[in-house]
Amino acid sequence: MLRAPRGTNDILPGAQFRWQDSARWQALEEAIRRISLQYGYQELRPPVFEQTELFARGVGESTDIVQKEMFTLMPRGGEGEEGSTLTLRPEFTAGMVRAYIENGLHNLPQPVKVFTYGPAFRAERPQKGRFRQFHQWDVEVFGAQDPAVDAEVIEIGIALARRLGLEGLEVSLNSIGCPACRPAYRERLRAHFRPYLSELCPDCNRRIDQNPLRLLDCKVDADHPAMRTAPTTVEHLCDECRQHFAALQDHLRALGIPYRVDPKIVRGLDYYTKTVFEVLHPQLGAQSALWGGGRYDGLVEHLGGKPTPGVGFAMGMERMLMVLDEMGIPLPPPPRQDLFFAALGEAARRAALPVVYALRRQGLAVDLDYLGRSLKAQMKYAGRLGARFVAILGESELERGVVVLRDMDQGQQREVPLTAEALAQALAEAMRP
RNA sequence: GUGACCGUAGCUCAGCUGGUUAGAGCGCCAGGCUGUGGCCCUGGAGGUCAUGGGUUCGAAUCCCAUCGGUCACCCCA
Repeated sequence: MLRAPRGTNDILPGAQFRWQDSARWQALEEAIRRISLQYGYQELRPPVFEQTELFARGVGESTDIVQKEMFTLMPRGGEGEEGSTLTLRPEFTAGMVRAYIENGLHNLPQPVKVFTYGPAFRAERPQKGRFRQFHQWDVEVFGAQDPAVDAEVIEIGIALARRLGLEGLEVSLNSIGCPACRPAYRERLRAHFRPYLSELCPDCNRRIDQNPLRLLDCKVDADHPAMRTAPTTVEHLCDECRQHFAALQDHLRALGIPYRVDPKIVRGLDYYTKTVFEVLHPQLGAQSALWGGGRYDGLVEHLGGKPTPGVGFAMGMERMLMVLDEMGIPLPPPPRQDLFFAALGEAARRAALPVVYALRRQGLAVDLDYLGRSLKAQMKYAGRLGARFVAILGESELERGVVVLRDMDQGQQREVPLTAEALAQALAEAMRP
């Protein structure tokens, strides 16, 4: 049997599918759109694939994502054609930045606040909360260095979670400095760890040259004595970065968002400067980060744009839906069917069809039976659909030009003339509180 | 890429130390109620017991391999 590719998921109709229920996805997407627009963010949809080079340069050559997790497409099925391959996006920021530069969005009113959501792809081994195709809500702000903006992008995620009814989030925060202070810090880290290299894991030995900050979040050597005595980023920030970090914390306190400073979070993407953060929920298992992000003041320039500060985050939609499901938190249900038209027999159905379509053209959610089933079966089906009313049209009603209109919630029914106008009016009356 | 555990109806699972035609609940379809949903009762459809090989008189059950899944490591949303 043909199966969905490893690490992908079907989004299906039906509450029994838990976090894969398409109604729950629609509710989350709706919440995302609403809160984004409410906070002044506009939608920017970049393509799902980009030139490979964008991710190599934007995410960072030394990252795991670029080195071993990208789905790179073979152009026209052929090998070769070096240098111009396409890659399914492994994250959103690089494409958002590319679109900002390419379309001259620095000419828009500043700062430029954009959001998007959709699938991203990483060739990882799947496990709970981690997939090869996964979905993110992405938020980015270009052109503002004010730490109040860092606070805003942290707050908007919290606000969404709160609006959905999710409690128990843990915000971790750190500052990893900027080109002014990080080089000196990096050297200090190298000097600190170099005497212990023989005792550290192979990855750390590699990282000390390429990206010494990553030594700090190494799980293998977490208990090594050198880790506890390691210099922290926040102790070595330049004045500007220190002030920025302090101001951000002031804002978070003012917003009533509890957080803790965690010197160990450095993030796996190369482009971050100053602020980095993650938001965790303990219910989730090993992949406990619901979302994460930070500031990337050098990235726009690095990708060929004018020097432009930026800050943003990406939230894992599967992870959000899984936590909501495990916490038993309901989401707004989709609108129910207004009317199910139960026509008995061929003549009745011929008479019913024009009425059904007329009601649909008026915008009512109306459905009918196509399997020629008994009234009982049609009633049962209408009940499963959650239809608010059922219109019953049998021989005797057809002769008299009426339908029996049954209120499925109240269990009451009455006769109504067999016209779209009469039915629409009867439904409007009955649904008025 | 590494490790552990697991593959029996659409779903959740039972099937004892190998022993006739492989079961249940839910779901689906139909009937009980020849025109009225939810509750109840009855019946039906639906399975190459993941696949291939081996051991055996006999394998869903034991062994091996392959494929797939889950969880964890690494890393991340």
